Amino acid sequence: MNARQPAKVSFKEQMLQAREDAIVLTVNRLLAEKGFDAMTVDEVAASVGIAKASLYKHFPSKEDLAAAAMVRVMRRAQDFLRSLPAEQKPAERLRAVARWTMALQLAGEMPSLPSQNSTLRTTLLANREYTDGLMEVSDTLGGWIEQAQAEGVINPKLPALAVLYTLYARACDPVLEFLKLGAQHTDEQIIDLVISTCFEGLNAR
Amino acid sequence: MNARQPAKVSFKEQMLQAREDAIVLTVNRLLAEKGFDAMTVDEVAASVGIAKASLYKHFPSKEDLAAAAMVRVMRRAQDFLRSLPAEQKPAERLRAVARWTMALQLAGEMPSLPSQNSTLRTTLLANREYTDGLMEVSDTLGGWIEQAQAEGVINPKLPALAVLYTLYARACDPVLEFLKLGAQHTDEQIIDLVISTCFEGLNAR
DNA sequence: GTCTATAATCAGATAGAC
DNA sequence: GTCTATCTGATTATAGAC
Repeated sequence: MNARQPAKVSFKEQMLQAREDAIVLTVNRLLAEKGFDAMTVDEVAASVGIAKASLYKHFPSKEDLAAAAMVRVMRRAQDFLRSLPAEQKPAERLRAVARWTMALQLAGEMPSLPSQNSTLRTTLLANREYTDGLMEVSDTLGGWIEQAQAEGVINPKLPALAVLYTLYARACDPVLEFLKLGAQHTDEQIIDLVISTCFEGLNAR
Repeated sequence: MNARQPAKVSFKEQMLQAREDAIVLTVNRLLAEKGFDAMTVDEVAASVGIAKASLYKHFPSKEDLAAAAMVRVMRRAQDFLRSLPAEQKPAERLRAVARWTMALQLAGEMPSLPSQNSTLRTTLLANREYTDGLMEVSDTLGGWIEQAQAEGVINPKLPALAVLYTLYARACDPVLEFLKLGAQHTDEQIIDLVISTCFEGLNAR
């Protein structure tokens, strides 16, 4: 069911879609709060307010629940990339993207997965919506990175892939959580700090 | 049982200590490989080559197993900090420490814990050896950071705590694993890359 | 202290009525 | 599709013999 398709949807189907949206939203939040392993299906069902068996009518496994949340965040990322103004320079876009992911994390909306979990990896890599989205995002960012390097703004000596991975890693950087727990800075200040260390580094200039 | 105490240890006690060392070593490796949740006590016992019940004679719980591994890595960190030559400048020491933690991660010896697990946090914070070690390391690094900022090498506008957290976060940066999976670079090159992005940033200079 | 065998619990998934 | 009740397997932890 794709939101872009013109609708001839019955009331029943709308209710169904709304419920699935509620499920994915809850899963997204729980994944951000506690991570995949600590999140239980019972918890999801209770939080949504339906029985666990009903959940399994919508999604065949816990892994698929997580995958749905990842697809959602990937879609949001694609939408954000497309929303950036055409006149913005590549380097500024990259900063904007980093900012956006960090804000998402501080808002408790960045789902976090264990990179080692094999069954989860399998499910995710089997999900075309996810892999396609990831590839589009990576291609887009990769293009901007190379442009920014050609302009001499991003360090041209760094492999573009290393820059891309670094941006991805900053999206789930634990430094954000640490600084938030310290309660010494506003969310805005925290993001500014991490953006600065990410692009300008720890060294003085 | 502390290694620094002069010994009047019987042969039996030596055997016991050796076995506990083997256990902690195994736990350390498994924690680095799969993380706390995915590591099972059965697995640890099998890998060490003893029965699970025997394991529980040495360590009262899975959390205590992990804590022992964390204490070990903290001791190694303290030893490394002390080993740095006296003539080295603070900023160079910080780089050396970051290098050391990254090498540890690439070698599969950096135990990784879920930051959210509450029972684990409780056990860890109740462990004086761990908390004392963490405080000593933080104090030492914090001092170096402030000196390096006073010398104008590390950016003085950054809060020292933010710099400290950033260094801690780089010790378990997923970028290292990503780049290693790509198989395009040697471990040495990967570390150089991440050290560079950490201290000099992504931007060109 | 080490072992085998087992308890106890928890979580993912399903059966079957409505 | 939704529910209650249940199954199944995995995992932490322990009992009790030696």
